[in-house]
Amino acid sequence: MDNLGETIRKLREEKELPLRTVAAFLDIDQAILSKIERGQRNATREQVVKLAEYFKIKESDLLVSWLSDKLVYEVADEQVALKALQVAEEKVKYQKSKSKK
Amino acid sequence: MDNLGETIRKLREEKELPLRTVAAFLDIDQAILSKIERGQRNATREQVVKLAEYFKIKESDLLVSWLSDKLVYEVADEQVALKALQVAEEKVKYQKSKSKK
DNA sequence: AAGTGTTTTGACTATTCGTGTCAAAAATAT
DNA sequence: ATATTTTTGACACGAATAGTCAAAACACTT
Repeated sequence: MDNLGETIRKLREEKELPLRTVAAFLDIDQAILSKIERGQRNATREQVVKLAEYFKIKESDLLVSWLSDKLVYEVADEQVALKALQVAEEKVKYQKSKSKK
Repeated sequence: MDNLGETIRKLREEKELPLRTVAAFLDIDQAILSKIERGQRNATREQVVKLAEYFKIKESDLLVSWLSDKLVYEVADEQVALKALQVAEEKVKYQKSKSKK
């Protein structure tokens, strides 16, 4: 179940790059990147896009990891988490079908 | 596809209550309630709980409406919205199965 | 049309939260 | 032991959120 942090940590370690290097590319302090990799901080959308570019992986895949992480975070501690996600899905599907018209 | 705003507006109008009355119970200005009912503002969790109590409906049902609204809002404009919701679902299911142990 | 009650709007304020820096401590590798 | 890298936590700042207030718009009745 790949969350963003684990994914980019693996990629970075495979290439044996220090946090410093990747953080520089993202133009943030390495401390933040460290926290992102360990799930203590959320990345911004921009950072995700840059990370996909940096590691040359599919942007939409990384965006899915990132967005789903945020969603999980949002429903955390809620009894009705699962139900809410399912209802949200239906709402999105409904909106789509409407906008298509 | 009931979102929170529509739901509580219906309930309030059925009982022919002015915004003022319900807002007083929630301890907020009626302006906010007006905006919540029309989806211009998000309710807080506390307000949702109080609304369920006030209208004597199942708290968890209203929480689902509210939470799913927030989720939809969060994925709005994202190409991968649906996919992210599905992945989030799996992540939540996985967490559950893990915590049960 | 005037008058009353209700709802909506928008400008403004306060508080909370997100995003970041920095420097020191802890861990890892040489 | 020293270098390098990573983690931690205190802090700053800007943006987003949650709210008030008063006026405008709307809907009824009479």
